[in-house]
Amino acid sequence: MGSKQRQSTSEIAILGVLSLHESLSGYDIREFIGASISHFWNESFGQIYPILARLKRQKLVTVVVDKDSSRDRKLYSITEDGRQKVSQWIAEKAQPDRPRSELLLKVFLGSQVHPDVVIEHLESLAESCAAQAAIFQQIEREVRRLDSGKRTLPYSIVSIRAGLRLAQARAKWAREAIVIIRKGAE
Amino acid sequence: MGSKQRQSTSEIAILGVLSLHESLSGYDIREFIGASISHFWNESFGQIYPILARLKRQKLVTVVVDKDSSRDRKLYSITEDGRQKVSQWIAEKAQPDRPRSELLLKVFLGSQVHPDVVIEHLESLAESCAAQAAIFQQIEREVRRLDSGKRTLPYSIVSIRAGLRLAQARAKWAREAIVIIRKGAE
DNA sequence: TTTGGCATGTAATCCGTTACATGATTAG
DNA sequence: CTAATCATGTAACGGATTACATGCCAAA
Repeated sequence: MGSKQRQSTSEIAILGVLSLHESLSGYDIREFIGASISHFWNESFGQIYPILARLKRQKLVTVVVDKDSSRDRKLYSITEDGRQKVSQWIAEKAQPDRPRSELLLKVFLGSQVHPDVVIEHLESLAESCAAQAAIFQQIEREVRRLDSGKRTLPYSIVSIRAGLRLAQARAKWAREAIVIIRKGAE
Repeated sequence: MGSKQRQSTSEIAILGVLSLHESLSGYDIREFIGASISHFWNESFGQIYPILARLKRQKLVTVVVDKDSSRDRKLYSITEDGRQKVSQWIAEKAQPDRPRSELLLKVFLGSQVHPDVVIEHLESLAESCAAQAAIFQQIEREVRRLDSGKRTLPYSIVSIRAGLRLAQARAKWAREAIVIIRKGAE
């Protein structure tokens, strides 16, 4: 029967990015991901280019070579079939993410080292998360200003605030963790 | 020219688990991970057994075959060298984690589908995170009761509370996200 | 007696990053 | 002129899950 093996999440992600734009090059896709969703999703060139070729073979995207540009640019656009794949996938239940955190592992194993070692990790985390949170708030303001009126706005805002809330929670946790560990070390 | 290629994080994780115990079998290691740190770390048997063999070759662990047990059990114990590796690694700066969240991606692409589709995802997330948070609180109480006095206690507590704080933050975010999206859809 | 849990391992496969390879354009 | 950025791709490698393969023991 059909040669339709299931789409990988990376394929869907790239297709999804394409669904938000008229047309993009592989390079553009990487740029866009880095600038907008890198706090919860990433794709490298090593994935992007081969995937783009596959999507083309499956007619989920089309390509045209850019004429206006001085450079060698292949501009990809999503097809109707591609759009359907995307909206179908969005409606499916999300796979639970299996996170991996080196930092948490270090903290969990903390009894093996001097408490100060762990506390230093936590202090630097609290700091960097607070800084990150500030950046997310900055970005939110920027996006509200620039994308005002676009129908994608609420989804952008909500994605940014996911990063914000996470950073805040991490900072809060780090600070409370320091207190608990100090008490335990007495 | 020692044959010392750098340790992978999975190797360190397994070594770290071993550092908290007298001796464990591969099966025990999987069990322990599943019961205590699965919310931020996981290892499958496909990793554990080959890694255990490698660690043995590097003299970071020793093995004895269990006699008391009726079953075929190889009990692994960490060596002094192994302990050093662990504490050395803990002290190093943690690599930032690169998270990947299907759910966030679905939300980010939400403009491609009917708002209700995304809102349903968010409602179910808010629910499951609230439930998870309650479980973490339950576990915290249990661990305080059972591990009271152990020097690993504060590190266990803090790890559990990382899960708790994260679940709470996610639930909070999901609820606020629903409001934002509903407003945007008017 | 048969199902589920204990127990160890290997092989296939997939996924993803990094490194490699190449080259044009543009800004300093 | 030369370094950074734009631009596309392939190859090597490593890491991790899943499936496969095997078998014993205990409880229902």
